[in-house]
Amino acid sequence: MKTDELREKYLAFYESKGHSRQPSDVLVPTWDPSVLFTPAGMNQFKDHFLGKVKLDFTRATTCQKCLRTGDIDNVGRTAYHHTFFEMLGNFSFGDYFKREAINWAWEFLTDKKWLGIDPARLSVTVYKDDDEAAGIWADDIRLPSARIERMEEDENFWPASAPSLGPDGVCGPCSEIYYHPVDAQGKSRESVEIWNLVFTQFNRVGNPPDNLRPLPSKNIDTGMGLERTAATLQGVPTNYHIDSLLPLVEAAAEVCGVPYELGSEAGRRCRRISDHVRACTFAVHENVYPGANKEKYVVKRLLRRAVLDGHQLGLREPFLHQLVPKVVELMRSAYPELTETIDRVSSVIKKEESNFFGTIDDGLNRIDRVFEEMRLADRVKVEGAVAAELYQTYGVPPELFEGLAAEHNLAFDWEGYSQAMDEHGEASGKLQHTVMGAKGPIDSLKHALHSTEFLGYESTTAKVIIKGIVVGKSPDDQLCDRLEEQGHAEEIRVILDRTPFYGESGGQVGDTGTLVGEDFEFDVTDTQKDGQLVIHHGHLRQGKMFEGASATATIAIERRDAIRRAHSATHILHHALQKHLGSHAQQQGSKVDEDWLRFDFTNLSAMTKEQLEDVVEEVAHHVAAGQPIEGKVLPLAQARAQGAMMLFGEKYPDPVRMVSMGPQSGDAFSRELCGGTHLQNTREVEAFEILSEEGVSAGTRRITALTGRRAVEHVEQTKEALRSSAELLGCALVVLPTKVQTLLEEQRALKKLIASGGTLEISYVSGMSTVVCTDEIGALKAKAVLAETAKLLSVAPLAVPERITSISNEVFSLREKLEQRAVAGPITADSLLEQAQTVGGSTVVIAETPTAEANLMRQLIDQIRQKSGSSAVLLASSDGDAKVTLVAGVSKDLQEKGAHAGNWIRPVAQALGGNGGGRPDMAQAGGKQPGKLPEALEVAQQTIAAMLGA
RNA sequence: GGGGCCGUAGCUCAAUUGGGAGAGCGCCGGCUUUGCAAGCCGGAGGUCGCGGGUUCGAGCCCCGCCGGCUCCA
Repeated sequence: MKTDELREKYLAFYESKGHSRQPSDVLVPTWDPSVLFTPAGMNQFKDHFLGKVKLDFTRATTCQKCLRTGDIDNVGRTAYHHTFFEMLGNFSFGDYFKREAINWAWEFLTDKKWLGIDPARLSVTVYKDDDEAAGIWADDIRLPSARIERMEEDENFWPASAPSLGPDGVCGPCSEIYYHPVDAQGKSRESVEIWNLVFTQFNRVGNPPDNLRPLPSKNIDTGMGLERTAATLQGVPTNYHIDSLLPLVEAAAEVCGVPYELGSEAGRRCRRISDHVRACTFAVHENVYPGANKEKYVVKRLLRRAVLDGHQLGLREPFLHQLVPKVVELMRSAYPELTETIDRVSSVIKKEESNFFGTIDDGLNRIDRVFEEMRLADRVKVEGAVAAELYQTYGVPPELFEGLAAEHNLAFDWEGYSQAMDEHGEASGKLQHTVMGAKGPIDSLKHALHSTEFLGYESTTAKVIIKGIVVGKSPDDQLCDRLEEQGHAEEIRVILDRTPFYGESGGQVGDTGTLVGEDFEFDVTDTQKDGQLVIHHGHLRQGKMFEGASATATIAIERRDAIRRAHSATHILHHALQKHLGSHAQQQGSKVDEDWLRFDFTNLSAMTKEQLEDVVEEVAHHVAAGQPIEGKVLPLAQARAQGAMMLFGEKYPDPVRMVSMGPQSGDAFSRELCGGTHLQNTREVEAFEILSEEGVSAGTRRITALTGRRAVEHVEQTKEALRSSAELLGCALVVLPTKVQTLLEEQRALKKLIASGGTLEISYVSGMSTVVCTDEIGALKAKAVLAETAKLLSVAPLAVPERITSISNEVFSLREKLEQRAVAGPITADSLLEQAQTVGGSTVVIAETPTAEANLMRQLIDQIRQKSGSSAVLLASSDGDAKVTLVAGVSKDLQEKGAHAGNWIRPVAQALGGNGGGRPDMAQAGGKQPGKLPEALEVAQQTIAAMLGA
């Protein structure tokens, strides 16, 4: 039986048993913060199981694409491990229980009309205390007791070992169905678990004994591995040989230029490549690009493992991307949407591949260096810690390291490596897992209320009733029926029957405002959402509030208006990006605050200036056009049909709210599914200004922008910064960048002159001025000019004037110094040599060089040494009245006589209240008391005399 | 979210407890050679990512920021 056929039969079978066939949830569920990837079919029904949402159906069946990396090391080695796989499942939410679950599973497996598996090949396990399940297998199914095995809680309980080890929350026994295959010769092979039926019937509370309380509403959650079951039905030795995978494995072998064999090392690599490329294709399809964090990082690691396998097979060029069309071809009947993104997915994978091949090259160099060091140190085993460090810092794959070590007859310390990696994991901190079904006061409210009615689309104030008051910080928070104390340190959380307050979601921040009752006043400082409940955070300001009290809830309207401006502008921006960059420029994340928005989207490279201008113009156009904005609730399918933008990983309710913008309802330029609060007309955005466009991770860019009053203010600030900058330099606004360029060149030239001992002969016209700029330029131009200038100065745009002031000041003082030097006349080696004395037969120069810098003094010493050969020179220069710089140099022959520049200069500097030192031939020092220079020079005289033995 | 590394000439990278900014390749000029490859000699090219601090003195130490790489969760 073909895999596609099996999938369809399963879903059809459970539909015939009254189940609602639901589509696979996305692979990367961004709606669920507790997991990075969908790990099982039940994931999308978590809230259904917990009774937190209203149920449209009580039986469901799905084929769910899943990704797990827990057993990643086994992929390719064993017959049944995958990272990416599909799981068939049927679910009951307080509807049927064990009897139906078991009978239907058996019917589906053995009935000729469905799978028609020989019942003699099947056996089951049940949890040791689950007499109910064992009884059904024995009595209903008439399975011989030899084929019903009772197992411990570590095997047949979900979560594993939950009764004794926890966690608290929903749990239950399970029953697994095994298939016992035989090979061509009729010999039995290892049995394989094909189906797991989970009976969630308990709520675990604390440690044993008596810690399992029956749930009022019992659930069924089953999972049948699609690939495994297909493999048993097709009688192939591994999942990778089923009809929907073997062609991919063979394609991988072909691309790698090796023959595909089941038992070879190359065969294992081809299976691994197949698995990983399938996972990467689905993830990238859902806009999850390889990156440095979370799910992006997992994708990157999967991709790199596959590429490394290719590298070990001798490939040196990107190859993985060539397999994407094959993946799509094999999966398209179940996931036709994959065909739309083949090119994008391929190019993303190819780019990351080339990247990694580069990393491997770097790695090879580093490994060579390590081998060289080991050879010198005469060591024969690569230390695990060294390998781990190289991996952590530069991404040098340990497998590569091991392979090369073997070529050099060196051993590799895998144990030390794993240990070092564990320590690294420890040091990097762990993610705390949220426990499913853990009960808090909010959860019990959720069961009672399910949802808070949201009134905020139409109103900003409403009469409401207080349904719950939660005090304290989790986990020891508690529900109160009244609250009298004011000035609580911890925020109070209040739940209402209905509310105009928007709870933070979809990137839009929560509302603030007040709840005013007959004799109390409560400040709402933030509003959050928990499931369908809106939670008002804040503090009681006055009076007493109690459950059941009525109040008037009023949001801060001005703030809400500013948020609406930013949110509507976000939709327009999204549209503009897609129009000018392409349809790949999809939202990756978004934050909407008061007249401020941050929008992350997919784009491989930085936006060009032209693209930015186009986008700004596009947004401005829609704002100026004053087009109506409309939000309406409609069936999901209808929204989809109208072309509403749907985001991957986002869970949309049905019916759904669609926000459209455009000249008229049938002619919208933007249609997004969005629960946020919006303007009524695009004109109300007032103004839109992009603050920045930057990279946030590979393949993702971030735009930060302002709307309304803040945008206008920003334009003013930009103009003001530009104007004052131009005034500082006395130039017209538009020529500021060139003027700054000149200023920087002058600064550089002056620094060079100072260092080389030159005097002022250049004459740039610049410096401070008091010219008032009167020319006017447009906002866009002003921004561009200021940005260009800011880039030259490497500062933020608004910091440009400050930076110009500081550079101008420096230029001014450099010029002053050079002018002084010009007045004092040049200092030359010859003039210093004229002051030379002979100490113990050697030429010694001790002199003041008033305007010289340390670098110039060194040059002079070199020149003297060149001219006179054997010499000892110490120069001093006082800079103002606070600092003295000293440099000393001793030629080689005098060093042999006992002179040492460092030792010479130190006592001199100490006499000036400073210190110094250096090498035998050249030393530098400084002091803080220029007034003591005469005494210090005397010290210099005595010290060198002593050194030269005179 | 957390750990590590990197940013120095056009490129690849050095620079001992903090003490004079370097090498190789490339570039320009000259010499050698019938010509080419090459060789020899000479030269240009640097805000040591940006800003602040410590110090007599910072490429090096400390803090912040920007950019890039990498691992863990």
